[in-house]
Amino acid sequence: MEVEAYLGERDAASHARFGPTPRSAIMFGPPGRLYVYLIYGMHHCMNFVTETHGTAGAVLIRAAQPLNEHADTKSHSGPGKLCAALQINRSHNGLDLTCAGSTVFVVDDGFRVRRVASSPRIGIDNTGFWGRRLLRFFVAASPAVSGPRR
DNA sequence: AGCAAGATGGAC
DNA sequence: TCCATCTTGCTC
Repeated sequence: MEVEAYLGERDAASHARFGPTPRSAIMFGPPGRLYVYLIYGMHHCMNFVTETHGTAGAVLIRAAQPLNEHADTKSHSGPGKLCAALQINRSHNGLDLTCAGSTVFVVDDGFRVRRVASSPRIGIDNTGFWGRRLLRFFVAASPAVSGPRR
């Protein structure tokens, strides 16, 4: 399990940095919704909207451990690969993750995390303040982690 | 209207 | 190290 936090308008690396635009508007809405965008013209990335209505904030889901034992963890590690594996695309943007009727929703499966590690976010210019913040978090013992464990 | 950059991933 | 591929939002 691997995620990254994007802290809204003040975060120079967040899509919310320009304020509410057509693309980022979903991040300024109520929490518990899915924010999906296309990156580099070919990959999708998905985020969970986290802050209260009116304040932007989201968590990028970078990797997840598939419960299906036949599924390959590597194909679920990396934000683009995870969306490809789960067939998430922009048609899922704005989906209510708190509703069991949604095609994608969040539940508590009872798993309890032991140790969480952190690092700078991947793909962010690390010469600046926001590129150095430790806003990437991953379950230390999880095999579903993309990139360096530092 | 034009343009540069981008929260990536896979090939060389 | 390079590049496919196209959307976004800024600048002129």
